[in-house]
Amino acid sequence: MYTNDKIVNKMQDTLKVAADATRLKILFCLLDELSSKDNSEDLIEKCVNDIALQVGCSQSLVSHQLKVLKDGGFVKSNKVGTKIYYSLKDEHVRQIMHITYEHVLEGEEND
Amino acid sequence: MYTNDKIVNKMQDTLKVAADATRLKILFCLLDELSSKDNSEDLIEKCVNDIALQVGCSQSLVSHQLKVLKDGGFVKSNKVGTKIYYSLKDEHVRQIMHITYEHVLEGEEND
DNA sequence: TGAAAATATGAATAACTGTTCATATAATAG
DNA sequence: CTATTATATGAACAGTTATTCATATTTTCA
Repeated sequence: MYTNDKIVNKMQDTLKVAADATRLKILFCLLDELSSKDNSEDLIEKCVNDIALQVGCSQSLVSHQLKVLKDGGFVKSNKVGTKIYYSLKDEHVRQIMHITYEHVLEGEEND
Repeated sequence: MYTNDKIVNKMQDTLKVAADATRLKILFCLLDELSSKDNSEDLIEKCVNDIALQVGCSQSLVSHQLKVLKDGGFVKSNKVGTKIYYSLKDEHVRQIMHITYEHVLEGEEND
């Protein structure tokens, strides 16, 4: 792992994107298959309004945060008519969430 | 991955700890073996002043940020006399850094 | 005991960020 | 063209946070 200031700064930016409860909820929303399918490897696509409903935030806030997530390379979008479908961008996003999740769970033990 | 608000908030807190250039530099400093050993699996321990010198920050700042890192479960400490040696806490820390690093490198391609 | 070394702490400030509200843009259907 | 639906945008405010500076605490050693 070779590092310099430029890379550290980009890592900071990337992690900042993930370090927010609202954005994490959006990511979980795109990760989980609420569609009652088990272990689906399919790409989950949801439009802004559905995400807002499921996450419980305003449309405006979700739109703002989706922009942040997209700029940070966490999600991609797919326009169909007037709707815009968002989905997780790649495996790194899943991995970061998974490891952070495990880190948090292990921390629970020491309470 | 079962989630609720409490877990999401803890994930937010954890990621916030990592999402800072100074703290990332400290972590890299504890990760890299500047001690010219290859592929060492040994635990790297460094005291506050050495970290401050290698990272290029004031002692005060490093101390402040080490506290944040410790509270967040990223590093542990080991007191010997008047010195306090810090080291990475567990494998999750390495993993988070590694995946974020790769995410950033892949992002470089699209410039 | 007192000086020196290593680290921690607290206050203060400047910069950043999440959220809300109101409004704008874009696409579709009638 | 107009109304409607879906999404984006911009300004503004409140709350948070990284950094610095000065000082306190702790341990060792002479």
